[in-house]
Amino acid sequence: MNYWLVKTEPEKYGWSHFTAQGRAIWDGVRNYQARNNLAAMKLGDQVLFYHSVSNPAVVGVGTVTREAYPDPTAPVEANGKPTPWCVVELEPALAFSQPVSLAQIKAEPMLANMGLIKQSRLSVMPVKSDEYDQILQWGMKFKV
DNA sequence: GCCAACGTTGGC
DNA sequence: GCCAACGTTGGC
Repeated sequence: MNYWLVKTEPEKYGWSHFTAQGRAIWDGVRNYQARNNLAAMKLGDQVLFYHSVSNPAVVGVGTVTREAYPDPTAPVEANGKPTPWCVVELEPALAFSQPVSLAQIKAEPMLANMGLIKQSRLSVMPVKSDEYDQILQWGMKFKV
């Protein structure tokens, strides 16, 4: 089991869209590093769902329900070469009772090496299991 | 709205 | 192959 984090702008496609549809095709990734991460996702992997830009925070968890296949929104080839872009399919697994803010993540020394902080522009990245556990624990706390 | 980080493009 | 210009992302 592997853990990941995907970013999305909630105004364009947020958690509410995701849960309303019950499924998402994670398309439109056009960065090689992000693409390689998508391609490495396996069925059942857990994916932190992160809202960027306004109120940056992890808001829930999705499960990989289909492994990488060619991105239908990408051209089949460019400059005579097949295009490398791919998508995965995700389903909502867990809605956080409390969003885990970027500020909270930054304030925790254990999470200081997360790609989210180190490589702020990458949109699909791996997460270590202990990092995932910590964020899940925060996210599933009951409100007081 | 501003700006830093950084990926991509294109001239040479 | 280098590097400047430019575009995009995303935090603040």
